[in-house]
Amino acid sequence: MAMDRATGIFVDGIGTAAATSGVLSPLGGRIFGLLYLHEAPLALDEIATALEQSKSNISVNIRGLVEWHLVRRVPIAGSRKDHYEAATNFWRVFQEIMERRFRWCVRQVLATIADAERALAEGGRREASPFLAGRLGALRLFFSAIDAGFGAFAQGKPLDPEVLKKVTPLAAAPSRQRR
Amino acid sequence: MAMDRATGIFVDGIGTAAATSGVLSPLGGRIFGLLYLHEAPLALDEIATALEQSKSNISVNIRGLVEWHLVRRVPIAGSRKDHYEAATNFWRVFQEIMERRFRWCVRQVLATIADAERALAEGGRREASPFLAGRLGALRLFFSAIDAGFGAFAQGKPLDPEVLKKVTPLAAAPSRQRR
DNA sequence: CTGAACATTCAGAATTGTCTAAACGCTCAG
DNA sequence: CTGAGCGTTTAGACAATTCTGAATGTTCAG
Repeated sequence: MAMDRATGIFVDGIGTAAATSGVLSPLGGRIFGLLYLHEAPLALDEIATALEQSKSNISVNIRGLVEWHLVRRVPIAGSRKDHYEAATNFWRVFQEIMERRFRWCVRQVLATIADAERALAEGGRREASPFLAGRLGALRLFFSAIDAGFGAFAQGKPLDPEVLKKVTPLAAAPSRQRR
Repeated sequence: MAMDRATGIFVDGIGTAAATSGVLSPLGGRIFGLLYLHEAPLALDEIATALEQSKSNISVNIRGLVEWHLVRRVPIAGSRKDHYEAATNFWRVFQEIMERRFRWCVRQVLATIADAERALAEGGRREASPFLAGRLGALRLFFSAIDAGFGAFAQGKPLDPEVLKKVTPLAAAPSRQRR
């Protein structure tokens, strides 16, 4: 199973791109690259030999690809092996990534802000520290806007940056002594 | 330098969120969290003791924050120490991240596609493998649209998902035998 | 010029992630 | 029931990150 030259370049390029994507492991990227440029679905061991990796490693890494809907398992008549093919409906994959990676991260921040605000209120220090309350509130506003905006975008609605600009607090006036 | 409870929760929460953000290290996130909830700029060693980390580690990690424009170095009159404060203009930070992290990754994919297409053409196999050429072309279309769309968005123009849907190839008709 | 007060760099320790091969368990043909 | 053909799990080797304390470089007061 030797790849042709163009495929080789593509596979490695996508692999390195994947490394910095925050979504896939480098190997995950290479697997996708290989499948995407292969017309017929490939079996685990074919992928393993093509990428010069152990079968178990492919098995583990391909699971991530399937979860992100970047790769589908397809049954092949007459074979007991699992075969895989790359997804081509990029918009759907993109939605998935927006939703599960990007937005999930935003929600994590929102949850943290809520926790902190609760701690502030419970200590009865909400009024005692208007600065903290203000900062937390400002961040909450911005991240709520992101969450709502990207949620709408994933559902097909246009996204206007004005919304985000509006909830960005103005830079504080320089109030301290500077050199 | 003991943090109050709300700050502690916030710092750790942002730290864990940062870990999955793909932009900051967990420590980077904690540093930002601390600075964001502190009215006065903080010196390196103050940050180090507050977060229970070595000064050198703070020094290294804070550089990333400054590069992302998440944190500013501010001179304090009468002190030779470097002091830092958190940025509050979130929209600007967001732009920066879109541009330098997200879009950079997209361009890397585009560069890879171009390389692969060149290899295909050089080998004179462009016509010999219409499948490869087609796949590369489809991916290029989609990623070009993302690149253009997010570029425009960062400049303040609305982003319509229809553009992305349009360049998504239809799923291939099931042409192979399945179980 | 000298020393004190800084930030940064560096080498190695500790932690974490990635990969392999062997063991395991499942399914199905015979 | 048995064994061959699979995918998955697991333990450990190896590699990469992250962290620390010591060493280094730089700036400034005296």
